[in-house]
Amino acid sequence: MKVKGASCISCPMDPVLKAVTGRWTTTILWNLSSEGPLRFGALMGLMPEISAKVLTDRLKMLERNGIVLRTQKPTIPPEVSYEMTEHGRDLHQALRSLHEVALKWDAEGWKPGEGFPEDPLPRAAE
Amino acid sequence: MKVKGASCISCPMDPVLKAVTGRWTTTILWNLSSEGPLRFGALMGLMPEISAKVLTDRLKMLERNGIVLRTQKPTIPPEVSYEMTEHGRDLHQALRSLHEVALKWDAEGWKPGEGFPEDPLPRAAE
DNA sequence: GTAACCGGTTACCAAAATGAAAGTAAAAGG
DNA sequence: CCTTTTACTTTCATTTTGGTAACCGGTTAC
Repeated sequence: MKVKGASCISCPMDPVLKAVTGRWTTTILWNLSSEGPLRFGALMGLMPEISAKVLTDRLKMLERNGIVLRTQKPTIPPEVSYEMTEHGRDLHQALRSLHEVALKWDAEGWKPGEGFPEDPLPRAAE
Repeated sequence: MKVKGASCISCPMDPVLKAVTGRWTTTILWNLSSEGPLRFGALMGLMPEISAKVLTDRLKMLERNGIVLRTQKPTIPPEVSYEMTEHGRDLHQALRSLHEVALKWDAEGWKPGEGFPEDPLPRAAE
């Protein structure tokens, strides 16, 4: 009688959240989703604070989950690139929505740990 | 010269992702977003595997970030409830998109660690 | 007198995640 | 022969995180 239509303990959100949220994971997905295929080194360049070990771990997990596709050219030195799979691209809209929120909050002066300043728009104080 | 319009090292995604993704955080936000205000005990009930300590931690962080609002009635025993702030509600669309992905992947047989079965639609094998 | 209620807090400890650095492969260029 | 390149892998030490369990306050029910 309280069901509003969406939330539930056993709804399939949990496993998906485990797969796509978490340290670095969403950042990687956002980069791949907005930039297209990227080589390992390019991803490292976009995320200067990640270590090769962790990036490798996350990419492997995303690949196991069928969200990211790894393509290796058998050249020397090797050229490996990563991109969203067809399934992975389902996340495009969610990632774009998150990005929009990020832009909005940034414009409103939001800061991690401090939240928002009193008023989003200093001009035209009501 | 390669800018396509969205991704960038210093774009405001990183701090927002730190605030809204992470273990349990997104689940809490999804519950509050889809169910409306919830008491501490109700949140515990919706997430049977979380501990009180971790739930408290996450709620405090979300409150510090201006995403969640904590309301305490000075009754005995106390009644505390949590809800999305006005700013926090900016996440509604992103959370709904994520939920849609979760429903779709679930319908396609996606499993964490195993990805998708060969074909989303067993019928009409090509 | 004392246990229960709710929404926590605190201390302690084990487990997991992370970071830095070095190593690996195999060929091409000096 | 030695270095450079890319994309890792491995090792080790450190940091972070999580779980458990006990405790808290103030009032009511037993």
